[in-house]
Amino acid sequence: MAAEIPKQYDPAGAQQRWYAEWSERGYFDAEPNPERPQHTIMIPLPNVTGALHMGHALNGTLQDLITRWKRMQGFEALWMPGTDHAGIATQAVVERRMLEEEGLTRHDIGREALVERIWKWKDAYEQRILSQLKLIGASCDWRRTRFTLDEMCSRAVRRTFFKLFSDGLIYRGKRLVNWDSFLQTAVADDEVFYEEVSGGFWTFRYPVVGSDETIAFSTTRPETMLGDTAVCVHPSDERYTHLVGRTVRVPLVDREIPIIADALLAKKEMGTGAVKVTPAHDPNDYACGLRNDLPMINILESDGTINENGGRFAGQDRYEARKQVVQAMEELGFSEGVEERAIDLAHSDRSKTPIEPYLSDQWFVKMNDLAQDAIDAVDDGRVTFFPTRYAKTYLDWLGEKRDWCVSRQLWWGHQIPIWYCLTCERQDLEAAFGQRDDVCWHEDQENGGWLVCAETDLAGNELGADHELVQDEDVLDTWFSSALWPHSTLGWPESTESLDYFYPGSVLVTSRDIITLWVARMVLSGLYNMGDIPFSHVCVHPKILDGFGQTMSKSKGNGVDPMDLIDRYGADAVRFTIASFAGETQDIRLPVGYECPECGHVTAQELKHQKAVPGGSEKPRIDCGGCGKSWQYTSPWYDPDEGEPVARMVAERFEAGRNFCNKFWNAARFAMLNLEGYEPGSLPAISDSDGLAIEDRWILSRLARTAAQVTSYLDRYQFDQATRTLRDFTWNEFCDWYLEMVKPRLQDEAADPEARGIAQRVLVGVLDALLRLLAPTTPFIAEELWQRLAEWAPERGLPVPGPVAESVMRAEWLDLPEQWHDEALEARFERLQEIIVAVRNVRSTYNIPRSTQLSLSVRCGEGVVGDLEAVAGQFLNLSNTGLMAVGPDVGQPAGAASFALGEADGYIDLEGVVDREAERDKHVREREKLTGVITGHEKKLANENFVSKAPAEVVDGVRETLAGLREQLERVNDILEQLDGA
RNA sequence: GGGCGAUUAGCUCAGAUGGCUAGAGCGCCACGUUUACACCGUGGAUGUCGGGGGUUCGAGUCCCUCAUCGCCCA
Repeated sequence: MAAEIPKQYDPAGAQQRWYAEWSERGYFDAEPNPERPQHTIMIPLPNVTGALHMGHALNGTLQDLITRWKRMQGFEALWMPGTDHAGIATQAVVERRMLEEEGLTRHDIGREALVERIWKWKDAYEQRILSQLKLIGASCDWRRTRFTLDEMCSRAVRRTFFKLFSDGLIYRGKRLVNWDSFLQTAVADDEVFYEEVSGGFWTFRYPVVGSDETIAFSTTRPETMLGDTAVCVHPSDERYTHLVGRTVRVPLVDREIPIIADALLAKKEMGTGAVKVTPAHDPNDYACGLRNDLPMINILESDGTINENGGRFAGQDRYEARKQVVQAMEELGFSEGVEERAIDLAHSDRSKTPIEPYLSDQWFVKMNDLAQDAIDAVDDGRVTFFPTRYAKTYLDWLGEKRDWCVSRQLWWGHQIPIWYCLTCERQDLEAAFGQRDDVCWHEDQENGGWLVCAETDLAGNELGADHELVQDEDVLDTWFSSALWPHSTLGWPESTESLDYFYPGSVLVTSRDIITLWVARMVLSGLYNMGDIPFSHVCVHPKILDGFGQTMSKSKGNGVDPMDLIDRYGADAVRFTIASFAGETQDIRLPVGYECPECGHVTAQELKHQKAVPGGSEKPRIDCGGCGKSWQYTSPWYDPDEGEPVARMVAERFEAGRNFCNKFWNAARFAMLNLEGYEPGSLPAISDSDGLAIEDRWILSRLARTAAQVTSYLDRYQFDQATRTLRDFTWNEFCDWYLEMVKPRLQDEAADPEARGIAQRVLVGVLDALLRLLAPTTPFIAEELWQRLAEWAPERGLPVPGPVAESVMRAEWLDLPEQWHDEALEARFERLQEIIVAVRNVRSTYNIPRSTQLSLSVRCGEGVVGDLEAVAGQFLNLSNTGLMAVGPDVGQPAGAASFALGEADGYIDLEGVVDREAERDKHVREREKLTGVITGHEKKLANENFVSKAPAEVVDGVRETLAGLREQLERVNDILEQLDGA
């Protein structure tokens, strides 16, 4: 006897029980196995900056869904987990916190101490992130968990850098970077945001040398005049033609610079038409400087103060210098005034301070050939994007083939494995390293001396006491190590069994914003290191937005912790809901609210709730829209005070998933309450109408169709369609119709035991099938029910029952015979459904309680009579209606409510109750509607062009529909006639 | 400035390759505790498919254009 089955599904219990069980039994582990095909997913490594939000939950859910599904299909499916050190992001978080809490900067504590602190941070968040993934149900092979700075990944980084360096694909050069002078580091383009600030637009003049003329230009950053190396005009600007080729004197630094013509930089209609050129401090000027071979003068120290090139302004902060420069120019009479202006200024996302374009030494990877190989891989279809349009993003970006700047002025990361030696000669290097194949060197063309690259750290004294080797201080761009993720995690550069078996991977699941940053780089480094693509599919899923349409991000404070929602709705519900959102076009808007801990009222989140941070010792509070009391609430910024009641975050949209799980739970519960005496056994052939009831044949047909559809949707990564299909089948077909129809055979005292046996087998078979279909999406409830069902039905399955798998994770994916899908039968069944709905409609219209039995007569063609008589019992069962008469000659009783369907019309005797006028109105409206549609169809068929040009099957289809509509209209007319006559 | 996407019922979204009498969930209205489920059942209402052109026998679906919103790249 099975244990009591509760009326509601308890997600927390199932989650805890089954996750531990699966894990202990090693179901998540993947090992090279020549007997099976392999399926590999590499997690888009979350960075250890902070906890996961719903975006990650979506990403993880989809990967888990695919992995579980592939496992059931017989693949050796590996889902490789791990985290990313996320260089600047993590360092910045730790630095900011240190400054806020202790007033310390990284320079106060030094490199080693800072890195140690960051490792601690990493340990804490890695732990948190991995446990979040586990709570979602992620079936990763946790034994293989990697971190981009761990030993295995670091080896791959070293080998790759070394390889690139020896192949001549790495070089050092000057480059204008986005300089964060607060954090004193370069930040990447995508770490820069623009914000309007109020500023000035000054106009100044420079005196032309050897003449009385001056030339006027405008600027928003006067201090950069200290670094000007030219004044530029448009070549066709006649105002200045005579000046091109002459020079001006920069007053404050007394430098003579040329007036040049450059059509790309100067615009005649802008301002005075002339612009100053500061190649070292402006991206456009920099490009102009390169084109015109201008000197590049850096005027800034790394902390944002003016350096010695600024003459008497040296040592001043850039903003102070701006004031002083303006004043000095005014005093010299070279100022034309200033205009107030809003300026769209670049800010560092890390420190929120303004960015300075800054010229510095950086390391680059030459992209030409690498990028081309990655382009080819997509062009020739070795790598495919789903949806396909994202290939364009990838190709466009790679097509620019811009060299990849891989150095970062940080302390957290893979230190660049380059050692400088300024004093040695080639022969010194050869003597020291000539025998080693893990060291190579090039001459430093730009700065003199030698660049030595080593795969393993050098001590620095290899060249003896005379020559010091000093390692570059910078670290590598985070993306350099994550680009190697698909092969570094499997052991490359070692040649391991895992690498051999699991590489190349199958699909990368990610969102569109890192197609260029990461996807493209994985492809090119996979091709470079492995000679093969890292994955053949790229599945790009939507982004999760908050209720205001903003993308969810750690820095905005609008992140929703999936744990809160899992707590509230259960992991299965969250997974199911989130998968049902994952379509091809639409981003996912997720409005949230805060639930009052006292009255339960949900107050919608507003922007101010996202932004609020504790002021002093007070935590922000929210006013409940229901009872008006105020509460602390969940926030990604801080934890509420201990013991304080908290308004927790809820998101109504997840109720859909929760309700679905509960519905399914209860369907299974119903089955189990009716399995007394279940015996496994083969079913009569599905085409056998004697052995199987019509509802059995119908549900099996629908099941076969559903399974095939779900499989094909998953094949195309259309998770929304797949879950929709599953929901519709489960709820609208299995629960609403099949379970209702099978009840008499299961529950009636008088039921035929043999019929009951067959009903049980079909019921168990379909339920078993549904458990398999749902297992990848809602694994916990599927397992819970799988195990409970096994107590009743240890042998089951379709088409032939067998001993049940020890876990739904070990069950086979559903693959039913195509012949089970019987369209004709489904059409007949639909007719039955329509009649039942029509009867219920009558009952509802006249407000007749269910307990009152109705009498139905149906007028229909001979072909339908048999079907209806066969299911007469179902009319009684589903609508408490007796089928009194059926056939072509059935007449309409006098006081009847009636309905007209395509192939049948029905009359329900309601003498004394029926409202003739209402009946009339209903049918007149029906007639009008039908007439309209019929006219439309007739017009179509009357159109010569349509008949001759449209495909025959379409034309036939219209003819058929029209015939049906006319028949239906006729019936409506009959009914009206009789109503009028009566 | 270039690219990509969105605009369909009150809300959130489906509607491969044009054939539709335009659907779902939530919400709404009415009824209902029938021993799977009130996280439920039954029935019902709700749309000039952003505007304007075009292609086509036929356009929510394809093309052009305008508007609004979002993202990516410069």
